[in-house]
Amino acid sequence: MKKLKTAGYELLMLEKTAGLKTNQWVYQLLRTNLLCGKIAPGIPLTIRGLAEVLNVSPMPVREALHRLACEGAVEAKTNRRVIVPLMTAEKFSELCELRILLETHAAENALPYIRESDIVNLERIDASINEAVQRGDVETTSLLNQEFHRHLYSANPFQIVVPLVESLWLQLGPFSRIAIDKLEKIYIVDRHIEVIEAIKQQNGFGLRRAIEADIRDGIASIKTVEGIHTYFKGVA
Amino acid sequence: MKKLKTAGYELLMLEKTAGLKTNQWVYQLLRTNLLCGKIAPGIPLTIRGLAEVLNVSPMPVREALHRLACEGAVEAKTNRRVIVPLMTAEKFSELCELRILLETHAAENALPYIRESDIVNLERIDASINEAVQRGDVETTSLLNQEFHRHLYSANPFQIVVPLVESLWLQLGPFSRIAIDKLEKIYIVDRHIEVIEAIKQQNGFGLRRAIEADIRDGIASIKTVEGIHTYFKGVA
DNA sequence: TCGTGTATAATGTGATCACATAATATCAAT
DNA sequence: ATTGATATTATGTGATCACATTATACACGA
Repeated sequence: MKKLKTAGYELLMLEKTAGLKTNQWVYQLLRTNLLCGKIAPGIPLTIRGLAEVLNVSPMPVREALHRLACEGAVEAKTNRRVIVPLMTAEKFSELCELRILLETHAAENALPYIRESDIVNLERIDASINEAVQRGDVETTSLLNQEFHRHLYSANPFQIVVPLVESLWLQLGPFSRIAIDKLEKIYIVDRHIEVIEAIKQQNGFGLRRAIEADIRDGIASIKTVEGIHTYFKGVA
Repeated sequence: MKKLKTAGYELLMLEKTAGLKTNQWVYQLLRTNLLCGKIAPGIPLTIRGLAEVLNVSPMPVREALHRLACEGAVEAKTNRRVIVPLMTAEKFSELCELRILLETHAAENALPYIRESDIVNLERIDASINEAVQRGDVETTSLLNQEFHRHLYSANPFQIVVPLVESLWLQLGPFSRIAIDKLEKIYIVDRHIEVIEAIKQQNGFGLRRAIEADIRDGIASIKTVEGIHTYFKGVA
């Protein structure tokens, strides 16, 4: 019989490297697919369905799904459905505001802790981003862009904000991907260069401005995407 | 046999009301105990140990513990230990800054959506806080105080920030409890009255100020607690 | 043709077990 | 007595099963 009604997922697979627990593998796989919009909002995710597709037992899927729900990446409805939340214009706007609020704060508070080696790393990540952009590798671009920000904020050893920001990224998920998809290469590069420049000058205010500009670029580019409204709630 | 080495917990129990899933019950119980400092930082939490104390199977404990780890309330070490994170002065400071940043934002963005009925509810919660304070019921005071803030911020139907703020509350956990323990009654009441007053006047800036003052009162009162430094990391 | 009630299938939760690994206790050698 | 190796215990993870609950399919009647 095996109807697999819930297993219509087209997931991009990640290889399960040794030493990686199954639940972490499932988590990262689902997370990646959510971030790049492979799993469309509204379609139900089921434990057993995913388990079958991934060839694992339901247990690790259960844990991964719970964690994603905890982070706001998926929404556990009162009935027995777990879905990717639908976006609304207001939620989108609020998420962007919060990104700016938290990330400018995080960047400024990280500034005093940034070492030479961090700057080298940031420049290295930025270079990788350029390569990925030129390859047209949207997925890698998205992940590296996040790594750039995460590395910057994590320089502060007493940092609390990264998990909060990651939750925002996850909720913006598919939309960030659209942004990068449409983004002119120059924008990303410029902003990251501005960021690094401000760091080198120990210019806190400039750093805030550069981070905010980087985020706003993404927002702006999303808004220029034709037909973007079809991705929002309440549109057929 | 039954050595129960890990089961030295002194937990305050919550009754398991009907219709409440076991994992939710365990989660709320652990969460409450963390918030009121019943579980001291550093002591290991084990799935089986807690399961035995609570007379449930390890499964719901596993889920509750994972969720708490996801929220930053407990820390899963690389070895096989889950502990309540130790606090540092820097982390404490950062948590307070983030509370002010997020909660003033949340309050201001909730303001346009607050109805008459919300104000009535806030006043009712505040009255309950007063009662709890006069009873000397620290636990209820703490929970109601959070409910006050949560109710305020949740008035905004497009609100994203409440889960983030709750994570901060959880991480501050035991320390907030100390604060309320030492707090003069007048402070809480005054600040909440100021909050409600600003709402009635639709005064966004005043609301921000009142929220910030409320949070800072808590911080200040914590700092006045004698021997507070013994609660921080690296002190015998 | 369209609702309505029933039967079937699907799903999440919780329990139990097996297994690999890490922590702890035990004991021998110096 | 202290240290190091070994054995025992404890623990988290993953798999499988049972059960209650909910969604879905299907047949019947208007």
